[in-house]
Amino acid sequence: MSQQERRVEVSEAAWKVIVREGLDRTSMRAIAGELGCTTGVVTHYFRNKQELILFALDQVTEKLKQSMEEVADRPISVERLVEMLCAFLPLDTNRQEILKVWVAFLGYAVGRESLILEHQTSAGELREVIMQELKALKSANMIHEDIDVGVEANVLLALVNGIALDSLIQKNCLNSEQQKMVIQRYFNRITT
Amino acid sequence: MSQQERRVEVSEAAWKVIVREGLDRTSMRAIAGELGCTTGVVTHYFRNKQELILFALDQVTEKLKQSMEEVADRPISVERLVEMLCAFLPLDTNRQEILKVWVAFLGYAVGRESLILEHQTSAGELREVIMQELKALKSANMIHEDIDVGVEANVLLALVNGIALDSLIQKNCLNSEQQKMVIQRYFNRITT
DNA sequence: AATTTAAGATAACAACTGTTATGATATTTT
DNA sequence: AAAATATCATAACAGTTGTTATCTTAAATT
Repeated sequence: MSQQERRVEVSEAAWKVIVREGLDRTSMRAIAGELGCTTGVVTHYFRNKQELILFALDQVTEKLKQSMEEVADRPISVERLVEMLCAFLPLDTNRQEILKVWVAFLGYAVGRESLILEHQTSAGELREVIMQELKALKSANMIHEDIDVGVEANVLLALVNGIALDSLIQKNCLNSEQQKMVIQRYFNRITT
Repeated sequence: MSQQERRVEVSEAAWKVIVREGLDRTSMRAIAGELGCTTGVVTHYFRNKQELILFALDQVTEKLKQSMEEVADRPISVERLVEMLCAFLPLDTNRQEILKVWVAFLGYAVGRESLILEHQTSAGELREVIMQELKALKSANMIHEDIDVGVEANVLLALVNGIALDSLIQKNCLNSEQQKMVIQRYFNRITT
């Protein structure tokens, strides 16, 4: 097993502790315990906790980008963009875990300017992907030509993030079908 | 100064520390320092830290409900509902602070089932207010009669929450006018 | 085969945490 | 005025934290 793979294993152990116990209770010892090892492993693969935290946060963005690009082979269409956006929705336990870890890191970033910048960087990358998709749809005359792809990318991401949060904080939250329907429905306004 | 007012003062000091340093660094001593007092004050007005945290979290919901009900004297209309929803948007520094504290608590709730329930309770109350408004608009034939007020309430809250988050995590986020425009625009689909 | 490096365990460190008890004033109640 | 209570300061407590150094053993390199 390579060193990078082992780092991912440590990071995944950290994820489990975060989801189960909360980020502020995710200590080096708790992560090591989740791995079935001692803190010697954690300190060997990460210079310090901040580096581990940053790595685990980057893993969130990586997984999201990976989920989004799984539909890259499909032809350009509104349906493809809808499916890309659905990568952010908590439609299965895997994406529910990603969501929880992401929210934990988001709250953790409040009061930490460097972490806020980290979020802005990764969020900006995701925005770029959505913008590219919107531009392609516009070139293919599949959406109205007077649409501001920058603004719409923000709105689409806001919508999926909001729907994802809804599943955490609302007792009567939208079910999977309703979540997808809301995204689908959004395009009725901008499709030709 | 009443005991309740003093508790609010302690809670406000906690808010400032949360925004400036992060929730996990908001210790009893840091709150006392922000107040210019010692921990004796904090422990005198709150049995323990959990009680203080819960109180500070309730203050978030209280401020949001208060902002929403500031437009209660206006006649029922789509514009009134739009203004109520804008209470969630970070349009001024006051609401930006509320947003940050809310996000901090949200992340803190991951891995703490009781705090998740607390969020769900308050989010449910806000949902009820939106639903009441939608029902009234429906009775007045100002929005289409075939829309599901329950679902639409979730979508509207998801949208405003998503837009609020956008202001935190996007470098190229929507400006104030664009934020309001997006909410306004949403009603084009459901108004008669 | 000898040497070097990687992997991981163990333990100790100072700093920080929430909690609690106690003491000192000030305010209120009787 | 006396007693009681509220307010706040101070200090000590045990537990937890990240970090660091040292040790052992396994793997890789020479």
